[in-house]
Amino acid sequence: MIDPHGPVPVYQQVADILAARIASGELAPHRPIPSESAIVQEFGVARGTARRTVAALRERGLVYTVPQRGTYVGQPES
Amino acid sequence: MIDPHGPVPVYQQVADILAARIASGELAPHRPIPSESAIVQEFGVARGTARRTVAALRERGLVYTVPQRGTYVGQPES
DNA sequence: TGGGATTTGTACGTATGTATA
DNA sequence: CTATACATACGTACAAATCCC
Repeated sequence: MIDPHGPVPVYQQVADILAARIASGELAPHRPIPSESAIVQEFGVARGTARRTVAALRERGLVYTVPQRGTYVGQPES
Repeated sequence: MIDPHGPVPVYQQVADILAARIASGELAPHRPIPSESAIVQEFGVARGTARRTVAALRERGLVYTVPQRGTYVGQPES
């Protein structure tokens, strides 16, 4: 699932997987993506890596984060 | 110098200090800012915090980073 | 009113990899 | 070959805000 020793950073690999779920509609607009803790558990990565993953998705404009609430698919709009 | 318990995050405090040095000309365009290790030593912060400091300056458009080389004042242009 | 669980934010420490000088 | 410097990744801890009972 995740290749820790490949050329692609782990956080990018996880971001790609979540991005695919967003693209497929599995994760719908204004619905929360997995929490950092959930990402840690599902992919077996450290929390710092999970945070970088979410940051990467944010930089791609795929999600937005509400402090102390969660991160959601789409734009802050609404 | 740095207040670890204040409301302003340490990485922002350090970024503010370096931003002031840039504004004053102490750190001139296309000259390197202190390395992560130097920031760690000068301000007594952790490596991760030093990285966040540089990231903050980059987000402000004050510096640009050349991988494996260093971070410099101004824009990548040159 | 209170308390617990959840979630993100910050911070520290450490280790390894890769590229450059 | 060595030193420097950034990139990634792990682990840990506590704080702050929110949510729900």
